[in-house]
Amino acid sequence: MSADRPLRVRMAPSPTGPLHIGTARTSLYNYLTARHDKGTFVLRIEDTDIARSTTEFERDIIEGLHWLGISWDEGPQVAGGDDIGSFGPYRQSQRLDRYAAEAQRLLNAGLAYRCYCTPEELDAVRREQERNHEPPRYNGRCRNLTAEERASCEKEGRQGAIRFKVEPATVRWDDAVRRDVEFDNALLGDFVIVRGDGSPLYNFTVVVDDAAMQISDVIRGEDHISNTPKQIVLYEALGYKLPRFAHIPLILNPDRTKMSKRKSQTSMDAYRQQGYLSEALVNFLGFLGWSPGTEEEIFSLDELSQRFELDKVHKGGAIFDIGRLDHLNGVYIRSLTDAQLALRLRPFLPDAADDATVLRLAPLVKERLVRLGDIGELVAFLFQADDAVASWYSAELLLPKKREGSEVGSALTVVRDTLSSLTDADWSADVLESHCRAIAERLEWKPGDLFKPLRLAITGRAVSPPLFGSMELLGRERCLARIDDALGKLQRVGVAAG
RNA sequence: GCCCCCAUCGUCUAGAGGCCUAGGACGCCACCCUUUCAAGGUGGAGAUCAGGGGUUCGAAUCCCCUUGGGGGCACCA
Repeated sequence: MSADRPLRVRMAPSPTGPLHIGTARTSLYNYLTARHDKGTFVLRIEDTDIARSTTEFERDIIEGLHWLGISWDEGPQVAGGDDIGSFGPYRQSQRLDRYAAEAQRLLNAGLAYRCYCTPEELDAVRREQERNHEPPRYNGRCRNLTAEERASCEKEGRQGAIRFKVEPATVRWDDAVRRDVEFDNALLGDFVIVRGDGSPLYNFTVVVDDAAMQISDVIRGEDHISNTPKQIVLYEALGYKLPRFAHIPLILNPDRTKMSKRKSQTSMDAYRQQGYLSEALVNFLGFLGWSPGTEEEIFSLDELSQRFELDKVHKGGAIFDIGRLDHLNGVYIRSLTDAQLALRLRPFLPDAADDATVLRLAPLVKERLVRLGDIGELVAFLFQADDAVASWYSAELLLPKKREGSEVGSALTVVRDTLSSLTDADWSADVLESHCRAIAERLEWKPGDLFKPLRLAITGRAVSPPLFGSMELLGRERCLARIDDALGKLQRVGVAAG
């Protein structure tokens, strides 16, 4: 934070794609910094690239951030909606007149000039430089055109882009993460700030807007570090006060390259749809590149806000380790009450599941879920027809090791007959378990040997939520029917004694 | 090709000259618990702190070089 002015940070996503994990993390760091130091968090939509920007993407970004629990004090609150805050508008497409005015100011001051070079000409220069092992930069051909030359270019119909005059000097800044960074801007060359068609470019608009919105701290990804010298030079030319910069490390693919759609799942919404909890994502993202310096590792958004400090952010990039996210997600799922879990599970369950059932389901699956979306497979047996469930396993699977089909058949028959004498009111996990254990004991079977075929009959799978709780949920009628199905299966294959 | 940045277990990290024969967590292995699977408990393997030079009584921690990796070099953002 700059001690001499109020802390104002900003996130400036461009709506050219769905909310990216990296954008979410940078937003989080900005949000945490603002909350930690009682500052203001601004959201600005950088939609100057009209060809690729859409309101659908803007909506995805805004909703995704809200879902994570990240809120902003100024900016659009809903896609396409009105802005909140007194430094607006907060969409760059609505600020074009300001950029034009500032560009004109630079032109008038002789700090920028029109350049009439064509893309082909620029390309040729660049290739030439590469051949000579020189840094690629604009050669300044249009920098000192005479009035006549200028007029003749315009007469030819050439559209003039506006270039900023870069004077050779060493630029340096004290980065909150990287400390002292310096750069020789003789390597820069005069860069374009406004296209030939009059539309402004990123490096120019960020500076104009960050200054106009009185941003005190620019916190962004390390991939922007080489834009910083250009921006600093613009700040100075325009007479703006410099913000403090903080370049945070990138999130990496497993191969240590910048996280990308090709190699990783990068859209936030995809994680949400798989059933990752926002709490887990926030905790996970917070620790990718930062740690409190202690051995604590479970932090809520509020706790992160209290503890987060920019100076503790690492310099090196961090791999997005999905295994770690999975672990954290499990931790957060287990920390939920049954009612909370039921509520979150709702969207992942079929409509046939009534609220009471979902609530009773919660404790059965809580310790077994990595993602909420895993619920489907776990409890499919509850929502599928009996014959469908029976089709999931073969008769052979019903046999525990060293048990004949005939034995299993008669054991299941005993179970069936015993349980059928129970009333619906008695049909509870505890009662069922004690009956089944008694049967196993009478038969002199290991309980597990009896539970295995029973589990298969009831759930259709060898792995399931706890057997008796599952039976309680399924209900007397359907349980008995499924045991009958299993018995029938044994008989049909001829492994049952009849 | 040019510029910039980074570097502790496979991964996320603790570590800001002596507390480090490098700690925690995830993952992995074993055992315990146990009706399956999980969850939980206990223990274990796993990093000569990228390598090499310095500085220092003493370096994972400071300096230099090398190597490796990454990011950026647009009339994209």
